[in-house]
Amino acid sequence: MATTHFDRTTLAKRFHALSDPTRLAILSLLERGESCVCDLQGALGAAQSRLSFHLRVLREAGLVVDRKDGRWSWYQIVPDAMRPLQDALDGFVAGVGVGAGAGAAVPGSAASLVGAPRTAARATRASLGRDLPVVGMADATGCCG
Amino acid sequence: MATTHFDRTTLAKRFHALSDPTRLAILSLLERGESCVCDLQGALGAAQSRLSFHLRVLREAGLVVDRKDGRWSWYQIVPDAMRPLQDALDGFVAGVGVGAGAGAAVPGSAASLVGAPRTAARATRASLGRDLPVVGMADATGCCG
DNA sequence: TCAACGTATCTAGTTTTGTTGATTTGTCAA
DNA sequence: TTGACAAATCAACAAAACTAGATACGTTGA
Repeated sequence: MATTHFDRTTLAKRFHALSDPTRLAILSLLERGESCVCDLQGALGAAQSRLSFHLRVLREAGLVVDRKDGRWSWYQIVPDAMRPLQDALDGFVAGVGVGAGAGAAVPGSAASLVGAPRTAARATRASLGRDLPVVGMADATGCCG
Repeated sequence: MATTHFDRTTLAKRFHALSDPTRLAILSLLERGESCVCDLQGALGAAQSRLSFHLRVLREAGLVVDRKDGRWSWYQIVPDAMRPLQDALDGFVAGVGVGAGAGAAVPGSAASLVGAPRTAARATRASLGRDLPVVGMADATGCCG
């Protein structure tokens, strides 16, 4: 629990690493297991320096690790690095419809506006977000209370 | 199943919407339920136009919806929009250690390099990624095979 | 030792993002 | 009406991200 706390900057950095189609493609390939750069290059048809750039972004975000073997570099996904992201998403999903509402002034019909809260909510609840500095909101003394 | 397929561009766009601390803070606030812009503004202490900008990014990514009520705008998370992201992450996590390996040339010891594949892998397997155009890789005829 | 190879890094140019302050639009209440 | 307010949009700028080409570096095999 304690170590699962991630500041938003770290979280944002990891999400950013996922915010590019090329990097998603890389991860998609790595899903199947470790892969060397040259294979990724062949599969993606991307320029070498470009691929190297994206691998660095993923690496610096902690989403993948590399291992040198002779003249090759092998990359692999770090599952644990994905978990805080999953937790954050779980929180965003699970929280909807549960809270007391912002101002409780007008809401009401809003609940049915978007896809009704699925009962199939994830088992894993968020460990993040809930304990982040979410100031105010509680007493609904905002502008439109 | 069929509708769960998301091209990488859409997926990347949504992840990008999550790649900013301010936007994560917004979503964290919206976790508790619908909220009006002014309340978010008060809670985050962000300039109005800045908040509006970030809300637009979230809105255009489909992660939130807005609802006008008089002179106020109320924002709410769209849970369904998070699901493809969760699925993608699930795939990245679940896939590790399962695949046959890229080239099967050197791997082997690599499996223990990073956090060993948790048995507590998510129930929900990815519906994305697996069916994306992941070319090559299968026959391991790469540079370093 | 040397050439070829796989990768990382550097450079420069372009594009995208994020911030700020000003303006605009629509709504409400006096 | 008119003025105050909530929020979106615009314009201008700075910072960050992405790409491509060139180059540097370590490894390998001849």
